[in-house]
Amino acid sequence: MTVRTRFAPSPTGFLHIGGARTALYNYLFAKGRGGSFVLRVEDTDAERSTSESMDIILDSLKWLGLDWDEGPGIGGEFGPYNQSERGEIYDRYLSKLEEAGHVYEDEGAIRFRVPDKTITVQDVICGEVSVNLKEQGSRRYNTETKQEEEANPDIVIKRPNGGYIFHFVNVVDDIEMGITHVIRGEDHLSNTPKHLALFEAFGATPPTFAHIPLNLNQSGTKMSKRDQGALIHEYREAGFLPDAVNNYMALLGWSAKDDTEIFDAKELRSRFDISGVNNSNSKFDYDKCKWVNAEHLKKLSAADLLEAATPFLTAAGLPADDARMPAALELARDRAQLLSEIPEVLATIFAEEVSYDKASLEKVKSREGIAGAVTALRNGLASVEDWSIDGIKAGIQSAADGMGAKMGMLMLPCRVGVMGSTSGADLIPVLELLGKEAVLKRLEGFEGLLDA
RNA sequence: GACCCGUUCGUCUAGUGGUUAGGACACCGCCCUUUCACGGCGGUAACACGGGUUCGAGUCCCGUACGGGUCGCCA
Repeated sequence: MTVRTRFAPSPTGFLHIGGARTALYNYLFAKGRGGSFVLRVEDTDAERSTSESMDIILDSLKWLGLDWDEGPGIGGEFGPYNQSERGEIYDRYLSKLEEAGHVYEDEGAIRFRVPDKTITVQDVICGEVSVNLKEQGSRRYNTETKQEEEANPDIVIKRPNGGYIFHFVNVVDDIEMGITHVIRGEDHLSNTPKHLALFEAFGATPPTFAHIPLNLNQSGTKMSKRDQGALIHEYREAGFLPDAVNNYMALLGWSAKDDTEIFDAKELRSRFDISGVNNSNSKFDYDKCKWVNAEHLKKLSAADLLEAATPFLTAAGLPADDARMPAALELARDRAQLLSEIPEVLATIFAEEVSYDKASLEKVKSREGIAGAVTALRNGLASVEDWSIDGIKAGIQSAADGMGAKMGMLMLPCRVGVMGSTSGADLIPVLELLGKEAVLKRLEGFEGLLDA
């Protein structure tokens, strides 16, 4: 049987890291087995659903590259994929329940009679979970009075205003869309017996269930919008690569058993296995997420790096299309964990004027004979004919020799003189990139600064 | 409160009765080096607790504690 999974977001907010990971697991599982990944919009609550929210969720999913085979924007043979447009199908399924006497009206709403028996969920991740809905549902906890109250265990599946309820539409659509595997958050584990009762009432074979553990924040509570790393659309702006985010999310609850942690998109698809997902909640770690991103940054081809970095370069006013940019990016990629950190590494290279860091300047100024050293350095570099790594190195070396000093003596003054700071990328490649003329000009300006 | 799920270094995890309990992030130290990074090497650090079962338990069973989830005419 061909695997069919689905991600069924409700358009009432942003795409959250937890939802994104659920989508990812569904995507990876389906794709890894030559199956289909369906996107279904659960917008039966007209009050809370918004198209703005839907746009953000869809954009986030697209950015992550979790392309759906069927769903909004591309259709498919089981559409429509917005539940708000599937009323006729739900009506049809409701009549089936009516005919079989499974439902009754209650103050305008329709309730589904839950069976008075133990229902057992066979979950791929959580194992067997049994519950009796009738017993369980006949008491309700009132969070305000902190008391248990009598309650009607039969679940409402249709509102008095005609709108259908989650449990019902969720099951109907999983049947109608031929979903074979339901991979969702563990917060739905307690709902599953209700769904199983509905599958049985419809005479349908339920899909395989896999309830994945939840992602919590550093404090061990539910991730909220305010927690760093909670919202997918913020990752792009923060300078993450989509594959890195997928990679990190996959690691929250799943691992390849051989200690491999970095996977490209293709490897993730082939190696992910839902049965390898563990069953305890995890805490989100932004530092590790950044580390994973850094690893992906290192593996990017020059062309892909340029493409990924371009929006950040442009935003910082750096010339992304400059012929020297690919080489400059090579100097920056090992120093950045996020794409957003790259511009600051490169800013001084492309700047018209060097802005000198005060502390760096003081440090160099305090050296004895610094002015003479810089002049000697500039002369040494001025005499370089072959402006290459080796040539530049030789130029600095000869200046040092003339002073009876080691080359290292001149490196720091050179760095501060040309780049304005004691820290930064590999200096000699930077000098090469800058070009002889610019380097000499900067050193000259630096000499003036030292004289003052 | 009832029911359900869970508990290995600070964090993510490997581990399916016999291991010096492994890896990764973070942290610390050393090395590399023209600085900072990168990289390399090394270090600190964990089986929640109590009972069983067993020759032997992180691994199996029970209980306790703690954490999470559910208990809507939200999804």
